[in-house]
Amino acid sequence: MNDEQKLDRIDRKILSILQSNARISNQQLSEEVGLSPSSCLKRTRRLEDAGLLGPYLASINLDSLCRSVTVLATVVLKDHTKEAFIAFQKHANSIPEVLECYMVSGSFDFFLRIVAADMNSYNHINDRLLDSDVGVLKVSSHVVLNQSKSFEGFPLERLL
Amino acid sequence: MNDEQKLDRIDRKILSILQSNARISNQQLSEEVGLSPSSCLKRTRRLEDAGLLGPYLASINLDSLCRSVTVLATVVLKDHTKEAFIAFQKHANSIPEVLECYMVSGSFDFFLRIVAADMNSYNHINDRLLDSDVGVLKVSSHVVLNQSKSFEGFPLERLL
DNA sequence: CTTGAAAAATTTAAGAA
DNA sequence: TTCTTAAATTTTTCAAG
Repeated sequence: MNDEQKLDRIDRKILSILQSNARISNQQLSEEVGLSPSSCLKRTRRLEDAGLLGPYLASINLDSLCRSVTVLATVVLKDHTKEAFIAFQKHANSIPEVLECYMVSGSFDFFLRIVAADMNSYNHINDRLLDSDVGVLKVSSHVVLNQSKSFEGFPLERLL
Repeated sequence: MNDEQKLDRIDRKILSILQSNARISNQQLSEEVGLSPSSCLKRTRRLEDAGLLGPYLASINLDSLCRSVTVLATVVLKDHTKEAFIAFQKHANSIPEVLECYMVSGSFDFFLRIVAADMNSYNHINDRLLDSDVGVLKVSSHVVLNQSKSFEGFPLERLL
């Protein structure tokens, strides 16, 4: 079933390049990794089929498009049972404005990244997170004033 | 200089589609938004040139590629001067494993998302963040146990 | 696993509306 | 701004090494 861990230097290079330039043509990609276009394409497809690569996302400059409020929220649950964790995740994930949901160790149970049209809108989301049946003890909201570094891919050279 | 705010329904649709499917062909994109391929391409280029669209990123399944540790860290600075904030951001941004850096209001000054090969590696990064000349009072590290929702684009229909 | 060539499809620029 | 047309480029397949 599991045919992974066959990543050679070229596969890594493909992943690394596509990570930050997903619209590169296969032809140019093949040049940069030193393969023929057809071989390169085959490798890319294999990586995709193995679930290692994709989906492909376009970044958009939200601030230039519209006003919005980004909030990073820490969440503590009342009960630390498996069921409580699952129930909260399901609820949080169902809210479109919740962009990311991390379960963490330490003094909080979850970190959420939330984007809303304005503070009033965020308030509604905050209320939903505190709905009685979700088991939330506390939500601390931290409004983002400034983002000095945005995600642009993992540092594979440090990780692989 | 500034020729924005001319986004019509079609521009929004283009942004919305590309956000979650950056490798769609221009031909298919044009069908979905109801334009000819050339008109559609022209709009996409205009959005790119206006800085509203791009770069294009490929997601990769890091967990399937290798073991790694993701940590969400909250940071409090010693001094809350403008210079101190700038100095810290510059330092944090220079660390490849720091994927994102948010300046926030509330009980913390910054949130960082950090990915490291292992705990030992994270320790080094933590040490660097605490370097005496950076002005950090406290770093609280929260190891990610589980990510139940990953970023897949902004909910434009809620924001625009 | 690779190459290289051919066929299919797409991108892109130019001209007309 | 849009579309149509046509050329240039790219993707994709496939036979062969």
